[in-house]
Amino acid sequence: MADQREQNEIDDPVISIGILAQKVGLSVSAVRKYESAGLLVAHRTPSGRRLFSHEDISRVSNIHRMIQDLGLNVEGIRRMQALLPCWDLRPCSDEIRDTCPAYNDNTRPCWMVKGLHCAPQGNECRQCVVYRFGSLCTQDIKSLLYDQNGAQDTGVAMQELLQRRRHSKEKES
DNA sequence: ATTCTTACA
DNA sequence: TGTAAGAA
Repeated sequence: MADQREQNEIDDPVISIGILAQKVGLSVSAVRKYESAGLLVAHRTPSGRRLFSHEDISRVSNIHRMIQDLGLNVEGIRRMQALLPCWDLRPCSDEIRDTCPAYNDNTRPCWMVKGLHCAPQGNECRQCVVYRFGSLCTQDIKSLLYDQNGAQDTGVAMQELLQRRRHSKEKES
């Protein structure tokens, strides 16, 4: 039917770690390592199995590329992602921001920090704009963050994120 | 059969 | 980075 949920959204977790590893060309243990290093947030089934989305395929591919082609390492990538302006992509009050352990940590991305106002359960980071934005900031964070044209070839999802950000900027002025 | 964690080379 | 054990 027309109203029936089309199989999968880009971000819902339907892929096992084995399939993901196969698609990206990595070993399963390497994927687990990315996750434990904080580069990935895996969805867990009730039984504890990891599930990934189609968006995660590009995320992991990009990580792989940064390591293989650009010479970055896992540490460097995490620190790069730790600098994403979460307070801007997902606005919070000055009060909360200034006392936020994620805002005051420049070595770990916010999704690695527990007990945040924006993630009380800690399980919703996969859906968060900050986490998803970071997944595509491979070649050039600056253009994605600050240049509207930077979103042109990075897909619909990122364009939406940038638009949302633009609108919140307009409200300020 | 596949994946989990932990440990080890 | 990869492999192995033992459980689920």
